[in-house]
Amino acid sequence: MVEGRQGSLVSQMRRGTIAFCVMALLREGSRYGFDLVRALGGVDGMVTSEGTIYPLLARLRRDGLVESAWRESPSGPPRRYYELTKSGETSLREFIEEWARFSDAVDGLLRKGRQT
Amino acid sequence: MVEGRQGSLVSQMRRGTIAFCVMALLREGSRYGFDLVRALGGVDGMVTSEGTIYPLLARLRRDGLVESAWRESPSGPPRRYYELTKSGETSLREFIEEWARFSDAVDGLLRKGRQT
DNA sequence: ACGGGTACCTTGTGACGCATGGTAGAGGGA
DNA sequence: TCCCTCTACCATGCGTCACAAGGTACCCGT
Repeated sequence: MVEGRQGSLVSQMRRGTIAFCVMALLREGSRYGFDLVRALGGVDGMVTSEGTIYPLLARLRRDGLVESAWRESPSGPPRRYYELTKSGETSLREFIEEWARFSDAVDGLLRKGRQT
Repeated sequence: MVEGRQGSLVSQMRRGTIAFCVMALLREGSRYGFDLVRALGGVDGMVTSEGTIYPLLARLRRDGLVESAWRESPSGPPRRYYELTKSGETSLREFIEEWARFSDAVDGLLRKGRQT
C-alpha cells in the first residue's frame, strides 16, 4: 500500500488540467460521460476513471461551462450528452494560454542541471 | 471575492509539479528556501509564495527526497540549505519522464477542434 | 431468469496550493 | 535607545479535486 497510490507525488500532476482536456474534447462535438472516460483512457499519459469524470462534469455544469441533454441510446441506458457553452469556450481559450506559459516554465526548470 | 482565487479552475494546474521544479533547481546546487521562492517567482508562468514552498520543503525532507543543513548568513538570520538525495534524484528522473508523457497528452488534446 | 456490458451517480479519503499571520536576527536612521 | 525594514524561517486553516469504492438501472443474449 505504498507505491502507485493516488497520493504518490506524481499522481497529483493531473489536477486542474483534466477539466480542460474534457472541454477540448467537447470542442469537437457533443459527447457523453462514459464516452469521455474511454476517450481519455485511450490517450497515453492520461489515465482517468468514472470516479473522476462524473464529478468533474457536474462541476462544469454547475459553473456554466458546459450544458447537457439526455438522449436515448440505440442499445442500453440513456446518455447525457455534454456540449461547451460560450463561457466554456472562453475559459478553455484562457487556459490554453496559461498552459503554454506553465508547461514552458516547467520544461525550462526540468532542464536545469541536466547533463544530457 | 469570486475571480482569481486559489479555487479558480486554472490555479490548480501547478499541483504536484512545483515539488519537482524545486528539486530540479536543487540539481544545480544547494539552495535555501527563501532563495527558491525568489527563483521560482522570477520564472514566467510559475508564481508561488513562502506559504507554498516551506510546507513543500518539509514534505520533501520527510520523504527523504532532500536533506538540509543550517548555515550562517553573511548578513541576516541563518539559512537552511537543501540538497537532493539519491532518492530525490531518482524520483526527479521518473517525474521528468511522466511529465513528458503527460504534457504531450495535454498538448495533443488541447489542439482538438482548434481552427487555427 | 440471469449474467454481463453500458451508463449514470454518490460518498469518503488524502493531498496540496495558497492566504494569512507569527517569530527572530541584522542593520540603519532619528 | 527605539523603531523600521529586510531577510529568513515556520505553522494554521481553507478550499479544491483526483481517485477508489460502491450503488442503481437499462438492455441484450442465452
